[in-house]
Amino acid sequence: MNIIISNSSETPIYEQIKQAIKKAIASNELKENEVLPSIRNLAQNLRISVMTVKKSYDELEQEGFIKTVQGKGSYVAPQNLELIKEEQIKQIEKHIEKIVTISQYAGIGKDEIIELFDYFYGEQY
Amino acid sequence: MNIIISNSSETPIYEQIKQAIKKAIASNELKENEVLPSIRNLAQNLRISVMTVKKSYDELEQEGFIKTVQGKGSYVAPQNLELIKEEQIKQIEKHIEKIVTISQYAGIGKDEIIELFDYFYGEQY
DNA sequence: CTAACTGTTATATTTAATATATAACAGCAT
DNA sequence: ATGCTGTTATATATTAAATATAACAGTTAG
Repeated sequence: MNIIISNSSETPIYEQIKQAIKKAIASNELKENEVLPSIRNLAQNLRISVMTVKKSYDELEQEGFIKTVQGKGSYVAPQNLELIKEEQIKQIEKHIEKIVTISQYAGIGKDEIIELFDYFYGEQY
Repeated sequence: MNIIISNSSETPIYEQIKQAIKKAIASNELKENEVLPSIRNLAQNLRISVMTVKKSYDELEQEGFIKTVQGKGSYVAPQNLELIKEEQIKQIEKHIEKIVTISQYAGIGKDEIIELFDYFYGEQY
């Protein structure tokens, strides 16, 4: 798994780690019951504190994405693909809500948005 | 102009004020050269510090949305409707980019997104 | 059992962003 | 002159984020 963190980003490091792991699970790069990097190892690789990684893992566990066993390590929780997909859709919905709000008070038409959307969607291929 | 700020929001107060004013300008509620509330007055109404409001106004001026004259007050800068619309579109683009990224690694199809979009867009009427 | 990994807990500290309070200063207008 | 405007400087408080360190505890391979 390839986690890249930015020191200067406005999003906290522990949040960047969380997102990277969720993304890896969502894209099936990390499969069910697969072992995650140990917090000590990941901290060393990213050159950050163990506590920062632990915070990420703690929250991921609380949200149901991983399971941690003392002495063994952390694993991708089973049956969470649906969980993640739901969360991703919720995230998408939030973005859409903001887009609709902005477009309305700024007088930007739906057509214009759809054009932008087509543009960005097509660009990826 | 109706500015509502939340003390418990994750977005800073000065940022909430900036967004509210930008929104008011974008929706033409505040017109070109119109006077904004004085920083002292707004601070009193919102029951926050003068310095917090000043920070909002300073950044709004730096971004070209308003003009401030010592002793007189702050005014909506002229010819900024286009400026704002551009900024709004940039914001929308950022949201779209995130949506596309998420949908790609999470295996959510374009159709599904369009459906969500139609739903949220239609809901507003 | 021991060594070398895992995670856990507690404590102390640092840094930066946010927000406040206060006061003195300066410009504008009636 | 009075009473509005904004400006500047200083000091302070609070909180989130991140770090460092050390001692503790579970797991596993040899």
